[in-house]
Amino acid sequence: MSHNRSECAAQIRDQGFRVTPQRMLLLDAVCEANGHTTFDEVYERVKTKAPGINPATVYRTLDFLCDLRLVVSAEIEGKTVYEIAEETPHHHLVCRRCGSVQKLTDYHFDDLRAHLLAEHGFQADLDHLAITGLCAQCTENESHTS
Amino acid sequence: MSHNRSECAAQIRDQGFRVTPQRMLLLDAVCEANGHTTFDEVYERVKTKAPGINPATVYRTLDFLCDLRLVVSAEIEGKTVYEIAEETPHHHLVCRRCGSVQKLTDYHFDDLRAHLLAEHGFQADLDHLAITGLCAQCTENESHTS
DNA sequence: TTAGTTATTGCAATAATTTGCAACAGCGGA
DNA sequence: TCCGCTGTTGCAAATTATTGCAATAACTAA
Repeated sequence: MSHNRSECAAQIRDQGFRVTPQRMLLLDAVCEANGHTTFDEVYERVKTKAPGINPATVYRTLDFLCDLRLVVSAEIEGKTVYEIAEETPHHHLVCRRCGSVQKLTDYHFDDLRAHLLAEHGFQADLDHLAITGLCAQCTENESHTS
Repeated sequence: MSHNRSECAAQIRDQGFRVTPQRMLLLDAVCEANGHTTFDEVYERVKTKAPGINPATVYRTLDFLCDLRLVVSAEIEGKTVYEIAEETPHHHLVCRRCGSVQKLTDYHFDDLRAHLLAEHGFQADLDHLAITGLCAQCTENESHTS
C-alpha cells in the first residue's frame, strides 16, 4: 500500500521518461487510496492538490504508470481499478453475486507460473489477477434457495 | 467456436428473459468470428443482416449474453474481446511485447480451482482468463538485446 | 388465437474517454 | 547556470460508451 517517492522517480528517469509533478501526484493519489481505487476517486483526490489538472492527463498518466508497472490495474465488474504495485504480488477473488473482493496472497500461483514457463516458455506476469466466481457466503445462500 | 441456436434460446427463456431476433443475431455474429472479436467487428457483422440495429443494443446485448455466460469476454491490451462460450473452458496467454495470443486448454487450472474452493470456499469461474506476460519468442529476443 | 403484461429496443441526449496539436517544462550538455 | 531538445501537459474537438424513456414486441394465460 505504500510507495517510495524517490525510488519511483528513479525508475521513471532510468527508463528515459521524465519525472513530472503530475506523475508524482498521481502516484501519491493512488497510494493514498490504500487498495483498489477508480479513475474518479484518483481524479477527485488529485484535484485537491492540483485543481487545474486535466482529466486527459490523469487517464494518460495512469496508463503510463501501469506500463511502467509502478501501478497495477484490473477489471472488476466492468470497472478498471488501480492500485500501487507492491513487492509481494497478490490477487483478488471477486464475487459476481455480492461483489465482495477478497485479497489473496497465496503461493499457489507459483505452480501455475512455473508450469506456464516450463511447458509454454511463457513468462507470465501473474501479479494482479481478478478472479470472478461465487464467494463462500453466496454459495451458501445459493444452496438454500434452489 | 460454435453454438446451438435453440439450445441458447432455451437457456435465455428458462431464465425468464426473452428470445429476440437481436439476441440471436448477436450470438451468430460472435460465433462467426471464430475466436476473439471486438465490439466493432460484431457491430459491423450484425449490421449486414440488420442494418437498423442500434449500437446501444449491441452494447447492452453483449453484456446480457456475458451475464448469461453464453458469451465470454476478456480484457486484452485494454480492449474487451468477446467469444462464444464453449463447453471446454480455455484461457489465453497474451504477450505484452508482441501482442500474440496463444490459446491454452490446460488442466493446470483445475488444481488452482480446487485449491480456491478448499481453502477459501470460493467457486472460481476460471473459464476465460487472459494472462499477460512475455511469450517464448520475445523472451528469446529480450535476452539478446540486454 | 388473441389480449395483456412487461422486458427489450431504438432514439436522442448525456457522459466518458481518446486524440491532435500548440505551449510548456524536464533534464542533459555546454 | 543556462540553452536546446524533445517528452508531457492542457485544451478543445472528436470519438466512444451509457442512460432515460417512449414505442415495440415476446411471452403467458385465457
